[in-house]
Amino acid sequence: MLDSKFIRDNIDLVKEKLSARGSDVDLAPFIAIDARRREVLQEIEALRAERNRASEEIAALKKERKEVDPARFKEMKEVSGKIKAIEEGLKEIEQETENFLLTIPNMPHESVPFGRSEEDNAEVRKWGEKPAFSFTPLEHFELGERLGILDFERAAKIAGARFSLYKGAGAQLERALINFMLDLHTREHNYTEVLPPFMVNRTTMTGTGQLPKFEEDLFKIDGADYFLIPTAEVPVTNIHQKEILNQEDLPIFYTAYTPCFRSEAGSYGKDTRGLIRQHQFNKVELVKFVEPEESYAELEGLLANAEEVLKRLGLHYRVVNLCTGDVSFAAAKTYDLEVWLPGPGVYREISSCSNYEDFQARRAGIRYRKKDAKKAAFVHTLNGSGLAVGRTLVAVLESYQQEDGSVVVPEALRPYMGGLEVIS
RNA sequence: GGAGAGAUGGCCGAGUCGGCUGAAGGCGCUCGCCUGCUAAGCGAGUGUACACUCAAAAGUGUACCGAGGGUUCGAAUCCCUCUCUCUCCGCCA
Repeated sequence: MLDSKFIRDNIDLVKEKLSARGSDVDLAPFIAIDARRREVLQEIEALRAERNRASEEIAALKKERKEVDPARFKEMKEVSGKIKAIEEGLKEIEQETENFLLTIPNMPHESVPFGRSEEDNAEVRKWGEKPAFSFTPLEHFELGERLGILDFERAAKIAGARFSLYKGAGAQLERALINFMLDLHTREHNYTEVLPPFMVNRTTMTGTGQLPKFEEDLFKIDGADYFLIPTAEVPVTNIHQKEILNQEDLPIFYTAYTPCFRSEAGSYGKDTRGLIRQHQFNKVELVKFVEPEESYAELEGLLANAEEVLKRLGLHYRVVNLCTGDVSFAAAKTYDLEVWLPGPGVYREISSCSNYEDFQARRAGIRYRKKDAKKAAFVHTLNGSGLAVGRTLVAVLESYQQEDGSVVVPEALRPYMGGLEVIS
C-alpha cells in the first residue's frame, strides 16, 4: 500500500512510476475523495470537541449537585445526531479510499529496468555451464515415470490435473531437497526456521497483498474465512503483523518450508505436463524484516542465499532483473533466478527474490522503533524462494540424467539420501 | 461439540452508583542528580494513528481500554453480536 500523504504530495511521480509498470490508474478521483475525507474529518472533530466540552460542563455541574438546563441536553442530543450522521458518511469515504489504496500496486525502484513484458527483463549474470549430453536429454516427467518415482496418472485419479504423486526415491529426493535447503539457510545463512499455518485468514492475505485483488488465484476453504497459502511469504511476513519491533531486533531472517497452493485460473494449457505448474507444490521460503536503509543490500544478500542452493547442487542458472512491466503487484524490485532445464532447453524461474520496501509493512502494520526517533517507522520486508522444491527436483533430474535413464544424485544431497549415489 | 471464566498501556494490575481516566498504583525503560564502583535513593520523562496550525521545532484537536454495533447529553464502565485466551467435560492424530 502506498502512503496516501505521499500520493497527495507526489501525484506526478506516482503516476509516472505506475505507468512505467503498465498500470494507468487515474489518481484524480483519489485526490478528490482524499480532500473530501479531510474536510469531513475536520467537521466531525469540531463537533466532537463541542460534545466533549459539554460533557465536562455537565459533569462539573452534577458534581456540585447543581441543576442542568434541560435545553442543554436537547441541544447536545442534536449535536450527537449530527455527529452520527456525518460519521456514516465518513466511514463510507474512508472505506472508499482504503479500497482504492489496496488495489494500487507498488512503485518500482529506480534500479528496475523499464520494460513492457518479460522480454524486457535484464540478465544480470550467469553461473556455471549448460551440461553437455552425448544423447538427447529427456524431460523430467519422462525420466520420473520411467524410474517409477513420479506418477502423474494416479495423482490425477486421486485429486485431478496439476497434482503430483512422488514415489520411492522421488519422494525421498523431494524431502532431501527440503532438508538440504533448510539446513543451509539456518546453519550458514542465519535464518530462523519457522513452520507456520498452511491456512490463513483474510487479514493476513491482505497484509502481503494477495487480497483483495487476486482472490481468484487462491484456494478458499468453503464455509470458513480461511485460504490455503500460495506461498510461505504470507504467513511468515504476517508473523509481525500489527507489531512495533525494536531497532535492535532487526534484521529478522526467517526460513520456512511449506506446501504452496495455487488455483491460478487461466493457466490451463500452459506447462500441462509434469511438475512445473501445480496446484500444490513445495517451497522453502526466505523472509527478511529490515531497516529501510539496508533493504537493497539485504536483497542482494537474500538473492545470494538462494543462489547458493543452486551452486551447491551444481545447477546452471542465470539471474534476471525484472523490468517495470514484469515486477509483481507488491514488489518494488525483483530478481528472478532461472535454472537451466536441459529437457525442454529453457531457463525456468525457480526463485523470485523481492524487496517490497514498506508496501507490505504498511498494509500489515509492521513497524519498528528507532533508538531516538519519536515516531515508529515501517520496516522493509523482503522474501524469496530458497528454492521452489519441485522445480529444483526437475532441474536435478534433467541435469544429472544419464543415457540409460538413471539419475546421479548431486553430492550435496547424498547425506540426505542415505548415501544413495544413483537413482535407477 | 457442551459448561464456565476472562480480554485495560512494554509488563503486572486498579477502575467505585456510567461523568475532567490515555487511563490510579507498581515494575520496567530513558535522561538527570547523588555516589570510590555497583546497588539503593531522589527528580523528570516514557503509547499509537489521523487532522489542523507550521519552514521546522512544537502546539491544538479527535480517536483508540480485544473487534463491531446499541443505549445515553456523556461509555473502559450498561446491553447485543463476533473474535481470541484460560479451566473442566466429550471427541480425537
